Amino acid sequence: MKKKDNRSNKYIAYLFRSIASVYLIKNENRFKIIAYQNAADSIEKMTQEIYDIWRDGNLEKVPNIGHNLASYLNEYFKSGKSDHFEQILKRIPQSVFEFMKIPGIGPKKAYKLAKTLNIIEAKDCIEKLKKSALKGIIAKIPEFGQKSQDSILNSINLYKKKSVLINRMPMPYAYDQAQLILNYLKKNKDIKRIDILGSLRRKTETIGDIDISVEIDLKNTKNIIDYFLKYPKKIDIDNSGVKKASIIVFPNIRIDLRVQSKKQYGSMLQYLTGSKLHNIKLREYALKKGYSLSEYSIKNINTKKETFFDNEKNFYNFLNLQYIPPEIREGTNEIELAINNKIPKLIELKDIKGDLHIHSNYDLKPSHDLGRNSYLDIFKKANELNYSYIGFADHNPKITNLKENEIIDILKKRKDYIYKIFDKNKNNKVQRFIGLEVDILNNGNIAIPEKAIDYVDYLIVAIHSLFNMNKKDMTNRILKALNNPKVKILAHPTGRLFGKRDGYDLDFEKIFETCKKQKVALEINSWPERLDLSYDLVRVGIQNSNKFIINTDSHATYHMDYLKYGMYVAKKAFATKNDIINSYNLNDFIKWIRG
DNA sequence: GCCGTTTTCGGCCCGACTGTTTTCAGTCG
Repeated sequence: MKKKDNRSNKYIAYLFRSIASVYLIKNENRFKIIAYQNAADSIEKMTQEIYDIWRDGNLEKVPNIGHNLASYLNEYFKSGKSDHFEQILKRIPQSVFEFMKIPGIGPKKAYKLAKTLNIIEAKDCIEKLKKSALKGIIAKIPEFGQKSQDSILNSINLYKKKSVLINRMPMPYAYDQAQLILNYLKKNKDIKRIDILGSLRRKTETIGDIDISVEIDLKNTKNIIDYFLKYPKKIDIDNSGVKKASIIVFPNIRIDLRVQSKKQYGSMLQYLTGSKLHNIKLREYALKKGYSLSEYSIKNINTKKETFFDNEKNFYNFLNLQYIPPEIREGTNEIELAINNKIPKLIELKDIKGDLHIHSNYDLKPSHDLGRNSYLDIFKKANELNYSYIGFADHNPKITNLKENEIIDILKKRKDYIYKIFDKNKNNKVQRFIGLEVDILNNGNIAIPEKAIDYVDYLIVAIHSLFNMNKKDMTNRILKALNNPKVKILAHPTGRLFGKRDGYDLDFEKIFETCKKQKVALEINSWPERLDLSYDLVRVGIQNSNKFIINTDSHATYHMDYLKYGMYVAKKAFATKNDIINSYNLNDFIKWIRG
């Protein structure tokens, strides 16, 4: 178990960052330090396990991993350790790496504290540091002072609280939090415009902190910052200056605010939206064209002439780039596409014409939970959402409690019932389909008798048990289930739940191939804690010509509004209408579901 | 230590805030 952890992307990234820190402390060449940090960034962002890539002999194809790092990693994966890495890490006390986990303490301060206070071992080092602070020893260390000591104490307390909470929140949760501060800021009449920026604007699946910018007259800066710092939910102020401020709100969410005038607001939007990697690549691209970018302007390096932008579109166009939507600014290949005017028209919420994964309260003695609303309630909601079609996808009847003929009977009665209640709504513009979400059993069979399938229009299959199978067995289990011709959708393909359960490992090359062959759509599940499949895998699927469907997995009608979250995932994956089955008009949709 | 539309050598994104040694290093995004 431990061995496997030491091969994970997360651990390797941590290892590289630790080495970068040692080099920083030892005043090594700063570009060497950056190289290790860049390698860590790359590994952290990858979908595939770096260990698997090594096994396939492709290490040097990973961005920011060159000949040297590849050879060290080769030794590390082969023998379980690397002399090179160990020699470097041995050069400083282990406590340093623990101290650096405390906000505001970086490599140099951590090293200075460890050395001066003679705290060497990792064990209990934070407690020892706290004791030194309480005794007032830290304030007497050169380059530290009373304020540093207070700040360290404060940070230790925050760090301890945070360590028992989830570090990143699901994007929909951050979205709600952001609405609260937005409502507060809107009450200030001197704020002319408010934008949510950063990862929340890019709609990444989990969010670390919330970034906000406001457009104001700069003469009001101090008042606005003060107003922000008085936000009632604030539990701490992280920093505040003349251009930005950061507060911590309950329960430990950091909110950053930037202020800017209209004249430079476009540059600010672009800068604060990120991602960091997108901005670095954009700035490198601009440098080659003779421009230096900042959050204030674009500066001509030769003439020193500055150009200002009040909107982002002009900012990108000035650099001869197509406008790049925030959702895809992740530093993959969006800049290359924008140079060649090749950024596709991405999917929008208004393109969505139906939702095919909705649970009702119709009691078919299901294997898992019922929904809370009736078919008619769901139907009414679909009308409100202007959908053209909709699918009822209750869980299959529980096979351990029921005989085969009982299950067939239940599904027949359900079909009759749905036909009966919708007869009087014949002229309605929403077309309904009868679906069923069926468990994939441990052996890959699906949890419904063959004869019962006649009573549904389509099947959704999903894993709901034995999540800890190994990659090969789990892949085969799912592949087997996909072979039934009535199976049209593979729901929440990895089974992940943010903060609760990592997804199971699958061989997606095989899953994608079989889904394509069987014309099965992979689901993008919009449930806030799932957002499954993840956008990077959806993108791989799209490049492989797979089709996807954005569903809500609703268990109550108000859940049907969550579809936007799945749509964001699709958008981040560069999805167009062509890639998303439930953007098809009714006729094309029927062709697919019957095909 | 990485990387390549000017380059296999010579570059490597840009700026805010804090505390302290009051001019700048350290940290962060």
